[in-house]
Amino acid sequence: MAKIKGWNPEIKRQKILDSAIKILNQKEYYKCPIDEIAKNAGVAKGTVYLYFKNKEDLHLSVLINLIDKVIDIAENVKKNDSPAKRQLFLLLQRIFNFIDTYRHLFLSIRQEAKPPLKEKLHNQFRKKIGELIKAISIIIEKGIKDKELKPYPSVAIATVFLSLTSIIAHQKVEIGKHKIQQIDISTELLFKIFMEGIRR
Amino acid sequence: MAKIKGWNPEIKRQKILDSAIKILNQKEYYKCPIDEIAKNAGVAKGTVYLYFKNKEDLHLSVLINLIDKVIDIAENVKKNDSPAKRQLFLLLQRIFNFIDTYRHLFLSIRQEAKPPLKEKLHNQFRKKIGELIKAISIIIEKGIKDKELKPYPSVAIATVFLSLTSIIAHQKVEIGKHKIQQIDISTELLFKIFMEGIRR
Amino acid sequence: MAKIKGWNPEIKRQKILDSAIKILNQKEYYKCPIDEIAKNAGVAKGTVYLYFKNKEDLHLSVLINLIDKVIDIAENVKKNDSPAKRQLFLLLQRIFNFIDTYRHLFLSIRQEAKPPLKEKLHNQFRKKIGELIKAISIIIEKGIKDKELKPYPSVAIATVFLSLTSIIAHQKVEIGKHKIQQIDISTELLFKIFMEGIRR
Amino acid sequence: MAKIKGWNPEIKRQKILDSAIKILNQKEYYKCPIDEIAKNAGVAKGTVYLYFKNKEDLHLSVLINLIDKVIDIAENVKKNDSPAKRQLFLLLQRIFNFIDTYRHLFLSIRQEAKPPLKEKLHNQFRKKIGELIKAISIIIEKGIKDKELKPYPSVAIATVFLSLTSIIAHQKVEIGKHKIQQIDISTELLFKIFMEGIRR
DNA sequence: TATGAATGAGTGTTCATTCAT
DNA sequence: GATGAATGAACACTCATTCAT
Repeated sequence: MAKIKGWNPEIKRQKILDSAIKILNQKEYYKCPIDEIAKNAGVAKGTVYLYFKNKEDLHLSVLINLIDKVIDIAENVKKNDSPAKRQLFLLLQRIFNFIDTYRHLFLSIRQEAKPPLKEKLHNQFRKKIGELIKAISIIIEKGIKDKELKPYPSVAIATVFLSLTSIIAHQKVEIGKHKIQQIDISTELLFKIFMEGIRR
Repeated sequence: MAKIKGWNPEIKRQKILDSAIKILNQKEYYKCPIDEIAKNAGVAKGTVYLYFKNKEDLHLSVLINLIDKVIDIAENVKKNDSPAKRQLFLLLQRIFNFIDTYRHLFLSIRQEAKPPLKEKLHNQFRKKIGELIKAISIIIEKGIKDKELKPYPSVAIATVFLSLTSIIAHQKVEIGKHKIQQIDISTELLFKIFMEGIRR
Repeated sequence: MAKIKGWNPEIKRQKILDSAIKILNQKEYYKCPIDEIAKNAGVAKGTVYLYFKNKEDLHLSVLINLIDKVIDIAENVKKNDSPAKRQLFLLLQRIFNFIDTYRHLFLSIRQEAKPPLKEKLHNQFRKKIGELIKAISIIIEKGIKDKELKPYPSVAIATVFLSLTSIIAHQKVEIGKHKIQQIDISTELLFKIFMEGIRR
Repeated sequence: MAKIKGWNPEIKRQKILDSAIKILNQKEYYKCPIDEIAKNAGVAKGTVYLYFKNKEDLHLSVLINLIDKVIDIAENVKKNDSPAKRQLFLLLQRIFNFIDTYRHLFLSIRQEAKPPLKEKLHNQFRKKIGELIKAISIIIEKGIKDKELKPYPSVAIATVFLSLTSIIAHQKVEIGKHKIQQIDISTELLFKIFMEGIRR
């Protein structure tokens, strides 16, 4: 506390987090040494371990941080009082843009973690994802109530909706980026399918 | 030492490939030492390098192998002469089942996104994905021709369709497996949305 | 901030020393971070460095502190005016009990054997051991003078005597604790051998 | 098997073991990086891990190796058909000389090991120590049978006997080596005390 | 005097890859 | 072609020590 006037652990923690976001978004988890993340944050390797229990913790914290931002997006869209359909379109667009920026990171959601942390960290992560899906499903419920949308289970629909965003992320990576052929899956088309389906 | 009559490099290659499929489907790429894959295939570590350039090559070969099987599924469904809509439903179901079996492997496709990938290997992979999308888009084109489906760009629709299958794979792992709440996204619901949309 | 009246550096030093004794007696030197010792003493890590030059210094100070206590035991026994033989038995028993309590710490004395030890620190340690041996040898000299004991060189006998106590410490840890077989080397047997030998 | 004509895993294992004996005898366990042991053995770090599970395993293997040599000494003395007393004196002398050479190593018997190995490795170690004590106690039993020695429990006496040897080792390190005063505890004196005691 | 954030050298261990046989 | 011993780069993590406050 006495260390630096105005020293704030949250600021340094965020600095490391930001560095981790940047580095982990450039390449695979296993190609991102803690040391590189630390250097990029302008701190020593050991400092990272003052703020994060281990690499796994840092990784999950990064993901939680990102999802928080997506939740913010959803909350903002919810405030807007357009009809649900319009809100969902805005949400799709905004999440898409966001995910597009952090594509690698969103793809890096790994399944493994060292046993002792696995549970605690992963629980936090799952909880965050749950929060996000909840936020989306509230919009959908409104749409159902207003007879805009079919009365499907809102959480399921929210989950599909959320997946649509990552469809785009995947496409971009697997195909778009490598130029086989620029498959044109615009937000508009995707949304149209989501709303009206492809059946004539 | 004396070559066995009928010895076939393809058989040994496939044996290694099968072993790799098994092992890589159990855990992350970075947790699967070549040695384990070799042992499981009943060959020595060095032997793997006679059939595959390196671990990355083996991994991509495994993925290509899998996608080949999905292409087979698509080709089989195509032969069936039901209407496109029915074919797509069958395809969704079958691919889903397939992906479900090789979930870990399909999730590892995301790993491929890393930039410094050897071009040659990756080209093959992209080509395979292209083949698969082509196969699916042929079904869709038929549906459009038969006025079953809206005249959207068939390749784009095929891509969305393909992504739907992996939605399920992801859901299962990230949410289902960890028991937050069994979100029920049945093939039926997903297909219904794909066909009719969620708008009332 | 304002100095507490009666504040005494010796008290804080001893607090740290006591904490170090406790922690270092629980596990190996290399498994005892300074931080843990500091926390346990209720001070900050940096404070330890105000009272001790470094970890090695702290360790040696702990050992010297312990040997001081053993010297106290010897001095106390000396005051008792039983015959030398009786005194030696009492001493064996009491030192044994003491060592038994601080077994881990006494085993860590061996670590000191490493050559590059700072001379100053080590000199103090050796001096302390010398003091202890001196105290014991005085008892032995008395025994020799009183014709209770054979006229062997008293310092040598004192050294052997001291070693007998650590025999027990080692036995307990290496064998007793791991339950091979409870080898029964009672203080009594050991003392009998020391006095009478094993020859019939 | 096909690797090098006459390739023998035991030879290389022993080479590493010999190097470890040398290095671990120079300084503390924690100051002996695997890398240094490997380099000294003329192999790469990784090679050590082909022959030993981990550092702990290597360390205990070294200790077992040494104790084996002490057992050999004991077995050899046993073959000699002098009376037990003479045999014990020879044994004391020879073990002393041996321990003197590997003083540091004998002092390095550590109490800790990583949990999973702890049991297996330590069991082996304890078994070895047990073997050694058994070998010594056979000599003692013979002495008891021949009425040379008092009928004390042979295993306990063997344990005390074994400890006598390390007394010498400790003396040398703690006092002799650092020249406070050369305390002269000759093998002869020690043996005399062991046989006849110090009581007049 | 006291603090505790920051440092970064140090090390055990893994594993893809090579190559002599 | 097949083997598997050998290699050594790479990396996560620890912890004694320093120093600005």
